[in-house]
Amino acid sequence: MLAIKSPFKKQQFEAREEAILDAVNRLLSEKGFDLMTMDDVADAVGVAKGSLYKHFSSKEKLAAAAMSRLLSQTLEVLNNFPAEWRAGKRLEEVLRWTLQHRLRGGVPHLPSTRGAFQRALMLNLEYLALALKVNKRFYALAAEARRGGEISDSISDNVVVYTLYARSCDPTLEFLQKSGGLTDDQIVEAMVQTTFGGLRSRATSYENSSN
Amino acid sequence: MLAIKSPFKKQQFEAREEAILDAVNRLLSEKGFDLMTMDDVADAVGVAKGSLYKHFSSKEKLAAAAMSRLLSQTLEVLNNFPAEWRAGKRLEEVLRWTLQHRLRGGVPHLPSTRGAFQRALMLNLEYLALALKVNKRFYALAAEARRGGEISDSISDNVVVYTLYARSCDPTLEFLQKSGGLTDDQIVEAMVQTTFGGLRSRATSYENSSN
DNA sequence: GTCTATACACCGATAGAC
DNA sequence: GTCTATCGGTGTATAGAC
Repeated sequence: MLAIKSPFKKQQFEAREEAILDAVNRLLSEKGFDLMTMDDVADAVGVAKGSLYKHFSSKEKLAAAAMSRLLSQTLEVLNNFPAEWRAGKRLEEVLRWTLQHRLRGGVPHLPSTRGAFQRALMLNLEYLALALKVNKRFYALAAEARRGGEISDSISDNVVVYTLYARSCDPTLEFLQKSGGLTDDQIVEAMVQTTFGGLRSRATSYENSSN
Repeated sequence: MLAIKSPFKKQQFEAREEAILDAVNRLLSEKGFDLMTMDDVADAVGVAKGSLYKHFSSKEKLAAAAMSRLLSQTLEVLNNFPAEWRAGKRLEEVLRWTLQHRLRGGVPHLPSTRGAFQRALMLNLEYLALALKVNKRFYALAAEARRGGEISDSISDNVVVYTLYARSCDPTLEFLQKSGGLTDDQIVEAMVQTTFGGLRSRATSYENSSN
């Protein structure tokens, strides 16, 4: 971020910054961090590559800013749930929102766990603070949902929270989208149902014998 | 593959090729296709980079060979299930095998849906033939399991099959492994349970009201 | 067949004119 | 602040000696 004098130019500058983050958001979801080049971003926004560096001092900072914006939006969603919703309902709804966000072309919360990007994110203080906040909210909801008997006692909090994160970058979404048989809403519902209800028929007792 | 005269040299050549595929398998699971360089592979095997090209004419062919080997192993697992196992059991067990394979450092079946690698795989005839074979087996098992009442009627075959593929590259596995609270066996069982049984408590009826 | 050395392309980041 | 041009580094693939 640079010092800008005129209020009009400042507004223009910030609008351009939003446009850059929008483009990064889309490119990250399409190609991932490593395959996204600064030329891609510059072309998508319609500015010269060098100009990007007046806004963000590195490719890592640029991508981290886009990820931070996503986390802020997630927190906003969590804060705006109706007060009467129970924890289990909130967990379902935040997953639903995340999947819808991805269907609209957004980045998943997890940009591939391996690779240099994840390490760079962990050195970004703004991102880290937001990620910890979101994480705390998820653990609190998971614990509350278990107390309310809404999620299974035999599944630990870790598994619940990580599973929700993982569903946010689940390639099943893209498969179902490309296979074409389902509408976007049906895809979201199918994934929410398999996440919370599982694949198994609820009628079946399904013994755990080893043969 | 090149023409080799001496039987000893041929054996040596093939042993080296297996070693190369082992290294590629590990590197693909650690860094993914794009971040894995031919230098990495050469260093891991202990040969010069140029020599790799005597075995595989490109990086894509090399990685495709490693993926094909994985699919062959998967087919072998499917073929060696006890005859008395029902379809639902087989689906659970193939997922279990896949997760264990990854915990031992193996490649996931899906090397990130986006990126140039997936496109290259689709042009590789050997890989494509094996992938279609595995896919057919999965669909057949899903249909049989539904007929037997083992998986939910409200979930389409597409969702079942894609979900199983997606679990094979689910980052939940790495999260749980790094968080350290669970043994490898517990991680596998937790993921199999959430896949087939879901997160929700089976006691809860959980109405689908919109508030 | 395996090695070293190198050609060629691409990408992140910077310099300098305007 | 935005542009064009370029540097430095890295990666795939190949050439040529042995």
